Amino acid sequence: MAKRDKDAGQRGRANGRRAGDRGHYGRLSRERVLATALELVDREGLSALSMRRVGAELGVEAMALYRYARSKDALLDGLVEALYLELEDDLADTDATRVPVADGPAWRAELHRIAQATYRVALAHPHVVPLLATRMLAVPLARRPLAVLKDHERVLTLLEEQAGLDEKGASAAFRAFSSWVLGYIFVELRAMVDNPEEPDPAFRLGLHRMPAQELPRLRRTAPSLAEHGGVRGLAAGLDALLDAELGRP
Amino acid sequence: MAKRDKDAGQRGRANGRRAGDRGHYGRLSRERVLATALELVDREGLSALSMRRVGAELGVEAMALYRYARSKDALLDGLVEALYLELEDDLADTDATRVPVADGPAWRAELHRIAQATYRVALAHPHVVPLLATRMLAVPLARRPLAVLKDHERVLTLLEEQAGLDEKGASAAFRAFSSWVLGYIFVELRAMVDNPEEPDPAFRLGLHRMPAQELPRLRRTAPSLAEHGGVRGLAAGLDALLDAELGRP
DNA sequence: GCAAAATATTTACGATGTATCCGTACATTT
DNA sequence: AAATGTACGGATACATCGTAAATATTTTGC
Repeated sequence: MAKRDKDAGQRGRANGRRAGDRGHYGRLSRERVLATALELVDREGLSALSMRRVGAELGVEAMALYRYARSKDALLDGLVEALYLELEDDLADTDATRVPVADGPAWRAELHRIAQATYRVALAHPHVVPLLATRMLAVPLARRPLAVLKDHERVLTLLEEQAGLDEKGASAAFRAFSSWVLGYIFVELRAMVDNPEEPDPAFRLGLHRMPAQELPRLRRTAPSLAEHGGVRGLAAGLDALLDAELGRP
Repeated sequence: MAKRDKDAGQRGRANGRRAGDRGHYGRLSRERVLATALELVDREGLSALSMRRVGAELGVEAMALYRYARSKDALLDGLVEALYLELEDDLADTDATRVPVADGPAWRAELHRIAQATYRVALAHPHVVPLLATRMLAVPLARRPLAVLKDHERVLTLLEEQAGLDEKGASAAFRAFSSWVLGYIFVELRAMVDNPEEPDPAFRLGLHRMPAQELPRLRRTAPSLAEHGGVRGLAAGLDALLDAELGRP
């Protein structure tokens, strides 16, 4: 893709912008469009994302975006891509906080590092996370953004090359890894608080709305349920799954 | 559309239906609306779901639906509810195929039964599954459909009452259980096939679209990755997680 | 049979995704 | 420097969407 602009050579010189008068910010670009869309979604949620809105944010008509995303769905895929690009950065950053990693082989630690980076990036953009479900169901593997595929490749390589699994085993482990990380993130992001103002925990959770007769346990346990498992919980489950998938460390 | 007959006479006693000519089926009801919406989504996907469309399907104007769902979002929540109601039925059905359950305490088998029933119901309505992510992020616990909460209650009760966990422990186990089941279903539903017509597996997956240089492993492993883990995989991971969360059986 | 309540229709509005056509400013060639 | 091709963004238009408000119709209770 992106194969037509032959020159691309410098196009306005350096920055002497002055086109139409629309752009205090110079020309559009896929990066600029995606960054703006991501910002908007982070700020106001997925439902605020419309072509016109993103256009406005960029000082441009909605139709101008179609040069950089062939449809709104493509824009959504772009958001997913942006997320995975951020993940790549995060992983390249060697300083990235690496939290509680049980000892064991290097590939295991690396899987934890990936899982935790994914967790961090996802929590940083909660409104984008639903797209991880939606778009992955809509877009077949081979058509997913490159950044997504590179992430898959990275995990697969660890499993096949370093953990020494064969194709079958690596596939199973890969599925388990993805399922756990994704599911964990979703559950962590589920809305729990009903009324953030309220100081009393029970009211904050809106427990008074739940029929006490039928849901005694849930009512009692809800406050504890509302807490986050954090990276600890993520790591614990991952270890459990890896142990089962490949034998203990 | 269809607005000609003014007569509309009385619309039938008992069942001698004959109203307007809209309703071969009598009055609207929440159940009818949800069932129709679910059918439509199963048949044509989430994007085909619009108030007007559901209305048309029922021989009714779009606005008529608003008596049974206060907004489109509420309708979506209704679909989630419908899914969980089906799950309840499935679980009540003692004949429901209970597949490979490791031996161990009864509550463990029961958790497997719930997981597998959830899996079955979800795979039966793949287009609805994204809503499990979307709506759960949008609707706080206390406002979720009763059927959803009853499912939570059921799992929690098993963990606290039968497995003997305290609140903290049960919460952690509950989160692990939900994460795994949900994540597993999502990964299982991810689109893999690019071109269903194609007989050759590699082409069917559209592997020729993926850059070979950067993704050698993924290309090689994709066919195996495209296979389903099925209930076996679901059960295996669940056992691993439960072992870790409560000690081996 | 009739008033009251429940249910469905009409009409209307603003927002959305996107197809199509048009202008314009720059890059390259002459 | 003038001409020209082309990438880029704007303008306009349309079908569809969710839904508020007012209206019409049917059902129900007495």
